Amino acid sequence: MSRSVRLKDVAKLAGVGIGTASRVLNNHPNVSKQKRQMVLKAMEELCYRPNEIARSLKTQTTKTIGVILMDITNPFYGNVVKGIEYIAYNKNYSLLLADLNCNMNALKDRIDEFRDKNVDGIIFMGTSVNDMDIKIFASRQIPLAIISTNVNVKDKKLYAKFYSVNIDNEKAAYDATQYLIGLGYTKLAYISGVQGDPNSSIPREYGFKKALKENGIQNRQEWNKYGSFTFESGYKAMQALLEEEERPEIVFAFSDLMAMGAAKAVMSRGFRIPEDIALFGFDGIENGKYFHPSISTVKQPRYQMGTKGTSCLIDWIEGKESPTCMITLSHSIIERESTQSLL
Amino acid sequence: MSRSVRLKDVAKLAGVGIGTASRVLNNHPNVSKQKRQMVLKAMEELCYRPNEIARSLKTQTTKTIGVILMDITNPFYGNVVKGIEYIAYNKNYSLLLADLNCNMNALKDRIDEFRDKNVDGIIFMGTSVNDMDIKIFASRQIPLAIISTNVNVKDKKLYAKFYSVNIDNEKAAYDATQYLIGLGYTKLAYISGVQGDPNSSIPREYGFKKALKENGIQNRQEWNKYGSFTFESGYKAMQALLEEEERPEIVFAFSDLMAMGAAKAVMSRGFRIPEDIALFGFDGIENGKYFHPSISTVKQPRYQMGTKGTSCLIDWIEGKESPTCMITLSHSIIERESTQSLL
DNA sequence: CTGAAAGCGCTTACAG
DNA sequence: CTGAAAGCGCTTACAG
Repeated sequence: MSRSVRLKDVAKLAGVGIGTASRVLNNHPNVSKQKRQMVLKAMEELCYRPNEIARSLKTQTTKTIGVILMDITNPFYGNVVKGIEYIAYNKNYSLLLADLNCNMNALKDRIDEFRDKNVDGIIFMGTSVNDMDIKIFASRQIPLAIISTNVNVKDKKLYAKFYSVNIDNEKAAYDATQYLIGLGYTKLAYISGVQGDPNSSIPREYGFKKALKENGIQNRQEWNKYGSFTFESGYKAMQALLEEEERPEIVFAFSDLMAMGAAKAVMSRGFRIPEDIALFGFDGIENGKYFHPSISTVKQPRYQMGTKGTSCLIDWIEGKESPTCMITLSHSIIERESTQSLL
Repeated sequence: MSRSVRLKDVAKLAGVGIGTASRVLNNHPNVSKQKRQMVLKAMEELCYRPNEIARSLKTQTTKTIGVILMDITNPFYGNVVKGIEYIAYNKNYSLLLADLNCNMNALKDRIDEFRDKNVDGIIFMGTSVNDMDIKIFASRQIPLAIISTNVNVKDKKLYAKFYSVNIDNEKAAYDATQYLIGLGYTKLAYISGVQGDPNSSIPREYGFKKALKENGIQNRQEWNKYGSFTFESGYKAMQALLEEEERPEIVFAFSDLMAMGAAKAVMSRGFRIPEDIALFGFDGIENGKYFHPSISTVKQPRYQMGTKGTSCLIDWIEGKESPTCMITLSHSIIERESTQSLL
């Protein structure tokens, strides 16, 4: 095993002290032009690469960010991670990855794994966080950014401890519903997330109902169904919807996956989309584009959520910024085949 | 900033030397029961956690594996990464992640990033690797496992340098085609990957044609189309296919994404699936299950590819095993809605 | 079984 | 501007 070359070796070859070699490595100004040249030449000659582990031990910083997410398999995360990776790479940080596999109980352990490896910061993406979750993070004293996760934290003091990047869920649902009403739809149903969930479901339901009200349309309880954001749950909720006496003209599913499941239920019954029943989703994942008919939706800026959260986190790590909680990014409406204008 | 507790602190509290404290930390047998107890107690009292960076510097091992992949956004990878993560976590390794963003030119740089951080091993997932790619890896002297990537390496010597986990693409295409013929289909078309690509496309085309031949069915060149594994390319290839004088009964697309694109083209023309044209995919990603109609396919054991590759790699790292190139995992046929029995 | 010491490969005051 | 030295937090021969 060829022992790798150390700073000591380049110093010797360059005929300087190891401190000087270190200084040129770190671009310190206080090195004479001449010695700098010699060291640089020696480094090249020896193909020197600094040992980041040794550096980390000394500087107490690893240039590494830990990413913890609920389920790497969820298509929602792909683009977010891509955004994270883009910024991290460009700012010379590496990414450590932990998949919770939908089990929040593993959180503590993964945070500790990251802390033991001295990550400079952590990015968390889950469904929601409460006071206790934040306290677990806070006790580790590592800068934290939370992306696309509902923050349900009561203790105001905790809000100084982390960044949070999200869209305005209520406004997104409101805007989407306004858009649908603008298309001419008057009989609107929704398929929400888990019933009573104060984090994800409620704000979107609220936005939906607000838009209805403003347009003088009465919300019909029998058209308010619940799923769990999955394809299957959308399928089932739509089946239930189709059992109702009257059919809505359009169903707003609070995730694209549910919208696709709902679409399948609709088509399996022989109905056409959007002619018989129209469908609208939430998230803007690729899957909806690749469906037939492609699913109109309100898009979360996933890539941008990743970039924004990561650059804020890194600025914090590097002392350029401290957490200004709650960064809200803007959503957008995407028209595709599952809706049409009735006007 | 509360300075974290070091081994020195627990040694002092326990009234032992730091070496002894280290020994109980590492479960060395040569420690008296009594001192072991005291150290353990001190550790608990101080909530001691070893600094992995310091350990790494001394032991020259980091208990981390670097994962390099082409595009984290590709739904194919989710389950593979999940498998990797599962094994890594259980064997106490962390995962460093690098997304090439479809650009092999970044490979060198990402390998070096990982090497500088002293990863113990690297897992690579791309489309194909050649001699040069392997040489880049080999020159870094880090154990390497390649998953779901076609190996097109001529220099036999290089084969001792890495693990490779894959399915038998030719056999998978062959088995799938046999299955389709068994269903009663006699007019079969395919949409392959990039034409002439010796890695991905050729073996599947070969398997397809072999099955046809064995059943006395003539392959029709005009029904051999090419895409690039994406949804859009499948859509286009299917459009071309529909321009042909005669329509095939079934189209075997060499990726689920292409099968879905093809399905969209079929349905947009008003044809029914599978009644007018049946469709068969490749990969077994979730998207195909969530399509309407759901796409029959030949499934790659993605999760298992991740677990197998990772456990082999770790065994190699820990000296329990050396690379026996080419591990072949078995595929399976999944019947869904886009095909039917004609018999 | 045990402690003192050397060393992993760096960085950074410190004294010149 | 520069080199020698101390130290980051561990592990591991070494001598007892």
